[in-house]
Amino acid sequence: MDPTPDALPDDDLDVDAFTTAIESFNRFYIRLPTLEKLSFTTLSVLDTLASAGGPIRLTDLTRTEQVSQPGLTQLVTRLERDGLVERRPDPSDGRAVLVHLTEAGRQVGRSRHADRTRHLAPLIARLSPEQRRAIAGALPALTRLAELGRARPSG
Amino acid sequence: MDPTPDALPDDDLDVDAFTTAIESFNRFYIRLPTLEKLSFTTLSVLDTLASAGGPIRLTDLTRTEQVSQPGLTQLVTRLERDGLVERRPDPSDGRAVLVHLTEAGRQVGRSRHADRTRHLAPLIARLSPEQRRAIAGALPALTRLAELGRARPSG
DNA sequence: TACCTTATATAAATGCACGATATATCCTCT
DNA sequence: AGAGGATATATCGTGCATTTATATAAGGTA
Repeated sequence: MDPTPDALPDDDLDVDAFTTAIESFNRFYIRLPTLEKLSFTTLSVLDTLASAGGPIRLTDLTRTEQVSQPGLTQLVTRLERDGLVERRPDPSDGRAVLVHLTEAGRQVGRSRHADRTRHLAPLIARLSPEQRRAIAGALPALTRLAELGRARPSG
Repeated sequence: MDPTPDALPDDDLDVDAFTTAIESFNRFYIRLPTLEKLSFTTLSVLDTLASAGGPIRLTDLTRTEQVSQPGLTQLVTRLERDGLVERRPDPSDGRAVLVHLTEAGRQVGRSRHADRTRHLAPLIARLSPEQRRAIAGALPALTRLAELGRARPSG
């Protein structure tokens, strides 16, 4: 079977092992108990708006989120009803709508971040110092990987 | 303000920074294009069954998945219709149903794993050798963290 | 203006989730 | 053994979210 191929030098990264580790981590991470009762798509839209740092046109959101355009229109309507986003006209295009995150909407992301940190902290405390250092050392690379992934989203 | 507290020695792990990095990575990772058209909950159940390595009772699935029991019954019915799981009686309890993953169901997880690996490989190739080593060095700690998290799931 | 394209909204149908409840089996106590 | 209660799953009816198809409105071009 040869489950641990030693063709790779052990200081290099086995992509398959990386995927496995991420899948394992996310299996736990995704199930972190959460306070808000918002759907996956809803949270994804709020997250996209927050990380974009500015308003996004409805049509552009249909590309990053995997929802149909009518579905997104209704989702934005619900979010607007709940005060998490605002629709504003696009000054440069009378047809378009710019979806703005409100302060309350931004707060959702922040509180989820705080919540995750609160749950992760005691677990991280139980790691060895070497393990904590190992993770700390990988953070810049993980962040870089995410940047690379977002740079060319469809390839 | 003080956004970068230097109270921590820089070889230790800032939990907040960790959460931020994971969120950033997952924002990209979650959106990796995927072939299957299965819902989030569906995939979660298949994943749980695969990582359990054996059949699970319907009621036990309602605990790991965040779905009501009737919802899970219907979900399993759909999965069974699609040939991804099988219902079998529990020999030790006539009321219970054991949900077994079929080979086709197992294949869903495998193909998703392969798909992710395929998408990640070219991005990882663009990291520096040091960055790859840093990630490789963090994988055991990440896996351990997931184990710790699964061990005491409710806080 | 007439026409085509793009951006968003509305409508009808479907699907997936839930709560309440029914049915079958297990367990315990007498 | 048999009654009563608890547990496991299934069914029914309802509500919300999402989809496809289509409508409305604005931009762009001849």
